[in-house]
Amino acid sequence: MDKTYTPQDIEQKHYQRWEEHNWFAPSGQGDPYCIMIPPPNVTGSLHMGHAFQHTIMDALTRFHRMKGDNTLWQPGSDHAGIATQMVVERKLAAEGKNRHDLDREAFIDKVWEWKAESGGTITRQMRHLGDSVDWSRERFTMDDGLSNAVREVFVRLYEEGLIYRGKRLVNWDPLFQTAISDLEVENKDIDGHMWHFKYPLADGETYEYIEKDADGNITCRERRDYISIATTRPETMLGDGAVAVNPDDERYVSLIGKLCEIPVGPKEHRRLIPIIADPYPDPDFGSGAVKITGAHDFNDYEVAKRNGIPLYNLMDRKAHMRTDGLSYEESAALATRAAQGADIGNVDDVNLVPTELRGLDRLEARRQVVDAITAEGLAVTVTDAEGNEVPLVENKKMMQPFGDRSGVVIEPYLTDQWFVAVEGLAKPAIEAVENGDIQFVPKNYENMYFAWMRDLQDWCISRQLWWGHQIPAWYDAAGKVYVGRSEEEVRQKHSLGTDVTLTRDEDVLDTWFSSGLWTFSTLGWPEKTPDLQTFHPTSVLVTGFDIIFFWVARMIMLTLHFIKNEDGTPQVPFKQVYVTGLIRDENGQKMSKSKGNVIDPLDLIDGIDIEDLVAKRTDGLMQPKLAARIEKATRKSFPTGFEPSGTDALRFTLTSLASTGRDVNFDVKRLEGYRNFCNKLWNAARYVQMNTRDDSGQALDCGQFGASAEVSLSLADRWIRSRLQAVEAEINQYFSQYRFDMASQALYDFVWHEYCDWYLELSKPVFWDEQATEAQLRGTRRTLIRVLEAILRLAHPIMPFITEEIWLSIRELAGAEGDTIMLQPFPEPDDNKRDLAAEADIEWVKDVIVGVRNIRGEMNIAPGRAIPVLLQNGNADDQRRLEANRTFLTKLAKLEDITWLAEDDEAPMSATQLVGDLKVLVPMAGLIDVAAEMARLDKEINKVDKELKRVEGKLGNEKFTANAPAEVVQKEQDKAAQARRSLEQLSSQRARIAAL
RNA sequence: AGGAACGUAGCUCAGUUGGUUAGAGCACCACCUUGACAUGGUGGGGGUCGUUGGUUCGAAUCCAAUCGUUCCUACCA
Repeated sequence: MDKTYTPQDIEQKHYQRWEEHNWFAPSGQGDPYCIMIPPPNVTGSLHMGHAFQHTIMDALTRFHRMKGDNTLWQPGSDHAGIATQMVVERKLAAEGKNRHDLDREAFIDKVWEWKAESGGTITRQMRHLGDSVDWSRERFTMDDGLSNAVREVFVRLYEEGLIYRGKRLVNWDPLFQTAISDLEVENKDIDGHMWHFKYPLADGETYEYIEKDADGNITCRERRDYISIATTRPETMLGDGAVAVNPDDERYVSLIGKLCEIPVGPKEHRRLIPIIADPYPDPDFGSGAVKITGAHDFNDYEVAKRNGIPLYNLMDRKAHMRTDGLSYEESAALATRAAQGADIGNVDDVNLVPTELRGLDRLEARRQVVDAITAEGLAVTVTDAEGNEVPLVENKKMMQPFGDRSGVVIEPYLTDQWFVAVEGLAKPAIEAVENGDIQFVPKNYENMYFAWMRDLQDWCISRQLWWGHQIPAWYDAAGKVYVGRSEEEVRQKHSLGTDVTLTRDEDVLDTWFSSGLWTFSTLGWPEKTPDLQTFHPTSVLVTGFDIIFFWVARMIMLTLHFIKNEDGTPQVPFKQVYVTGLIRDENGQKMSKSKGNVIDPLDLIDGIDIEDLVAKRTDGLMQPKLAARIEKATRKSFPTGFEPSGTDALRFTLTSLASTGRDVNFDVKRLEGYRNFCNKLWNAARYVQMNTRDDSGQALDCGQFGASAEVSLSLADRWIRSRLQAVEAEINQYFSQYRFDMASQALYDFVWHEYCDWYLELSKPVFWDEQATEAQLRGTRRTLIRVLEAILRLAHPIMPFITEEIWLSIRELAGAEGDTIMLQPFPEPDDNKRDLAAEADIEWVKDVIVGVRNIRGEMNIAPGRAIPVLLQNGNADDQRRLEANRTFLTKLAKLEDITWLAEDDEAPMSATQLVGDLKVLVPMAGLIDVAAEMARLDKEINKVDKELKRVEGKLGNEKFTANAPAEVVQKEQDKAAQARRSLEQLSSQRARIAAL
């Protein structure tokens, strides 16, 4: 083995070997254990969050595989409708084309080309991360099999009446010109304005407007010929269908049923709209009167539907003011008739945008509308500081919806869309979690799930894109819709002859519709495949809380509906959901391209210099002006870039961060610490090799040649073997509880602070002892190698590469057989190997050694200088332990000799350290400064005294002794007794030294 | 506005049902190239567990209030 650990040299070769041997495939033996990968976007790349989740999934997979389960971790990716189409459209744009220059088919070919080109990135990254997925089962949401499942589900849901088509108000992305779901909308705080306008009453009517304060005192009384309306989007006034007031609002009751005028548009065609009563307006907010624009606001839409107010669409797909339909004059006339109660039928052609505003962007239209109304004197005014009447325009913080992909303002838009009626699907999905069929880990995420599930809106599943699963619906010339698995099926089922022309629906399905079927569509459904029987329900879903709604909830709903157990009850997609935190940077900021704080996991593994890192972070920014700031911050945070740390160190770091929190702040410093841990393990293995092989590399007898050879185990051997059982039990438990942080911590402590710090040191006196018998050597070699081998298996799920590398080089020494560590059994604790007496004895040995080291350290005695030690005031146990461990003590504490003092033996002036009642004495003559020892004793006395006072305070409290459990009281009494004895000894020692 | 979470060492985080001398990594100080490892060893310093009350014999842990941070949901004409 090389002297230093260089992960680059050992990692990838093992992955290739594992893959070539097909060791990632399910064994076909044992209990099924299955994880479906949350499919990443096929054209994307893995970020730290993926690396985190993949590490956890791989650790679970490897753990269960080693446990002997029939283990499957199935990979795959997602076609990511909008995101992928966007990338390809941007590439086309670079060539000066758009997708309409190609036809649909040609464009989709382009997307497949791009997928082929970029789709390898993720699989390469996954191999680099060591992911032990069964590549032969890789799936893609647009594959034939999955597409088939998507069609099947769509058709069945349609036939059951759970999918319907309708004209609804949806979130519309004007950049991509498609509907998007609520979840793809990001609400952001922006500085907006609120304008106040007067809607004149029809026919010059007036009313007495009276405002009262909370006590009913009149604060304002005036005659008005208008109703005051506030709006943040004046351009939508053109599409108003009514003004609504609360029926309990005394100010306006007299106006209900009357008409008022929209103060915009050509004067001669001013439109009248009714004033209606509806519970929606809040009398205490604004003027208490609300304009109702049903086609452009979700709240207004509900009001309009309740009151039969027409929905007038004002915009086109790009959110520009409409140019199509009837002329403004014709439209206004129709709308006025509607306002007077006439039924004007379909209003699709009614375009209420005045001629001069047609075709304008909505924001430009807004400016013009505001100007026109203000010019006409119909803006509500206030008096400013200089006494001038100015229009009332409030600056207002408001939330505005933005497309999470496009970044543009989302418009509520009235279009024909397909929906899934979720109410019926939600009920069993809630029950499955309530009754524990599905468990969230940590449990508190169940609340998040319930909160969302209780308040579900129907799910808009159609998208006006080309890339995705085209909706299996056809229309005849009359617009009648037929849904089926194919055009042939539709024709056959509805007896449509070739004379009937059918046109397929242009739209595709939301990507999450296909990912909602992921656990079972990837196993071959709707066929009843053996895989589906074996691996479904899957064991656990590992994912971030940010997609519980997007994905987890929908998967649960769809799976319960379509997959049934043998007894006909609904089958869950997975039994547990392990929800990970979100990886943030070291300052708790979300990692994002625009913040320039993204870390590519591969850069941590392979290393990257600062110039490349800066280039990577500043390249291809949406806003190039951010580059300078990003560069500065990057150079400040990582002046020299990243050193290569290797996959194992990264994985160990990630698992050690996997606690129950919501956020995981990734600090590169942690990574360095765990890289050192890998190096530690590496060098421990080197030490083991050096002591288990002869100079020519031949294996020495470590007990691997048969059971007949005599083996003698030292105290240290029995101790470390016992400790190993304990740590095996812990790690098994932590894995089953998804406490990967605890598992890695337990491993770290055991390897570094028990095996390396103590056991390896304790083995040296045996190997260096010329007197050691062959049985003793064999015993220590055997323990050394077997514990190491067990450590490797314990660590393998987290650190696959270094463990394989070392394991292969020591397996024959440990008497292990097999071609790879990944198929070895995971260590199980054996209670027969626990040896609590040995553990107690070694604790004593450690205490004595640490006591001497403490004196040495505090007294500045050179580490190389051997010193004498005297033991005084010991009991029979102390004496037994001394005799059994004289060599260990001498070597590890670097002692000249150890003298056991009988009760009446006189001790020289010494520095003192207590181990229980035993005094560990280092004679001061020529070594130790009196003042320094006094100071040291004082410090110790102080500490013990404080402890004693605390404990005595407790014991002095009658209520404590009366109420606390007897064993707790006993424990405190023991503590007090020990502290008193220690204090007494330390004080008398201090007195003796002080007398010098 | 509603809901939730969090606040522990200089930094990033553990601390399982209330009983530990409150831990780890990194950083810090001192000493040490000894034959696995300087990506190391030995010893050491550092926290009134956000604040204030309460429950309890006993609170980092349970409860309430408060301050601070964050997230989610609804956003309001």
